[in-house]
Amino acid sequence: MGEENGGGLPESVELAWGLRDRPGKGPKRTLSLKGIVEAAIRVGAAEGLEAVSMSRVAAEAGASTMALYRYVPSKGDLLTLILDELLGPPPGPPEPGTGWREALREFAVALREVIGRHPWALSIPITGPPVMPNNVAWMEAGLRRMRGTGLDSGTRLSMLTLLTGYVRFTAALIHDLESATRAAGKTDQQVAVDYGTVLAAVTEGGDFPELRAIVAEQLFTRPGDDTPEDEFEFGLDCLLDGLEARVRRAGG
Amino acid sequence: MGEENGGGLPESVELAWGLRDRPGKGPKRTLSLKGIVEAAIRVGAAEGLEAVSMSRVAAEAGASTMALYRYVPSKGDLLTLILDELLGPPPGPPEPGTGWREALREFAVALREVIGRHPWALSIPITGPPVMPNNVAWMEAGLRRMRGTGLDSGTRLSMLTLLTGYVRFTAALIHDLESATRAAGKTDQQVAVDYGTVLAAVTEGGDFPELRAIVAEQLFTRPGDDTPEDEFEFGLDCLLDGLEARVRRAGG
DNA sequence: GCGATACTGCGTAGGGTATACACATCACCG
DNA sequence: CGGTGATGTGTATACCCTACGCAGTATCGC
Repeated sequence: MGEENGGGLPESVELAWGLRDRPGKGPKRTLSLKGIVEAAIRVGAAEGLEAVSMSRVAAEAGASTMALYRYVPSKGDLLTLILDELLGPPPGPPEPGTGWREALREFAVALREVIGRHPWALSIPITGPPVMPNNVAWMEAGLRRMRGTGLDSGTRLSMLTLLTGYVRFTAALIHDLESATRAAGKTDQQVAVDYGTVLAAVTEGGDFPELRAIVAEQLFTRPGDDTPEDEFEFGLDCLLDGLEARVRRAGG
Repeated sequence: MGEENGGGLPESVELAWGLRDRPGKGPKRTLSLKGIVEAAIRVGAAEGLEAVSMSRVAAEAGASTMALYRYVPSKGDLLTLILDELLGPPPGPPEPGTGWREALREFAVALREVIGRHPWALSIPITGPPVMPNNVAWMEAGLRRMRGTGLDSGTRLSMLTLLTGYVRFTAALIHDLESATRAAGKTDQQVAVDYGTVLAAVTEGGDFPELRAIVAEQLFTRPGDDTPEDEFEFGLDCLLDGLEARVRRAGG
């Protein structure tokens, strides 16, 4: 990854914020950072993150592999830039008069949608606290929606981390299961049924009575009226309930 | 990854559960699956997941690279086996008379500790629903601790997924930040201060008033009495509050 | 106007990865 | 005892990232 440079900021951060003085000395540049990131996103969207190699991206951008390194210090930095580009700007403020809970809920759902559009990017590793432009903007937006809670900054920051973390990991879980399903060439329904079968086989021994009961209940083999999105909403509401309890406790 | 075989179970699952008939035809085996997994864990613990390559593991186990493929269908399957080995058996039942909330809390903390002992393994991708032996045992233990809630199986399963997911993703977040800190050769304190500096620089423009206020509050530059573990506890209690609200609502 | 300079894109090369395949060897089964 | 199949190993393929050197080009200082 791009090391510290003189200015104190990591290289990819400066790139993302568009700092970085590029004096016009040599030949004109034929590519652009934005173009490269977009090419990388095209590759990722079409073939998944594992297909995002420097040579593949270079081909997509219409240049040689090594040309990319004139724009990006390393592949890791490119991935970080992809992440922020995909995130995009946060949603605008909620309707006036919206309570903090509903506002936060909207926020989480918006994030879920953004991630849902490019779930392949979820495997890009997080390398530090949020410093990229869009990421910072989302933080700001989230904090603003928590104004009505009356909580101090530290607690609000913790809550925001908790909420975005939840959205992220749930989306990752859903995506992992879906891609595993796709890789096995089955339908969701088929996977659920198979899971029930495996669990049934595995719980035969008499240990695992709880699981055995669930299998016997045919929770997996019945047609699934419980989609992953339902699971997401369940957890989200649960989390918001927890936040609400805290807010009420602090307010009293 | 190991494909389906005749029996219907993925290969790594059969391996983990110790099914798999190995008739004694050829030469005696010089290695063992357990030994290989343990060698891999030694490598991972010492040098991180990225160092866990087939050749490195083979060297650690005292064999050639290709010998491993006589025991494991692919690297992916080896990683899955590592994950379950590290998980180990779940904690025993709580003290008699313990309420469901405290029981679940203990459960989560136990999971956090197990993960905390080998955080490098968190980057191993999840490839499907939980079917490995220890994973299934943890599920069973978790479900049992929710007996007192009086909720139906589906809801309890959702809650368990939520809780274990939370522990996992929080641990991952903490570990990512810590390893980023270590990679940059700084202390936690230094990173926090630097983060404050970056945020200050970035929020200079007048957008981001919320963040600006936080920076001005010196939330980052003050000596950190708020450890990552505190953050973990915060989120955990928040989640349990949410669960409790649901249980109470269902009970009434 | 004219170097000097610095930046451009690119080709090569080196070291890393996973794993398919062929091969000699060994231990059991009939 | 011969056949057979499993074992461990070496080789080969096809990738990956990126350090380095090179030729060409656009600007700056004089």
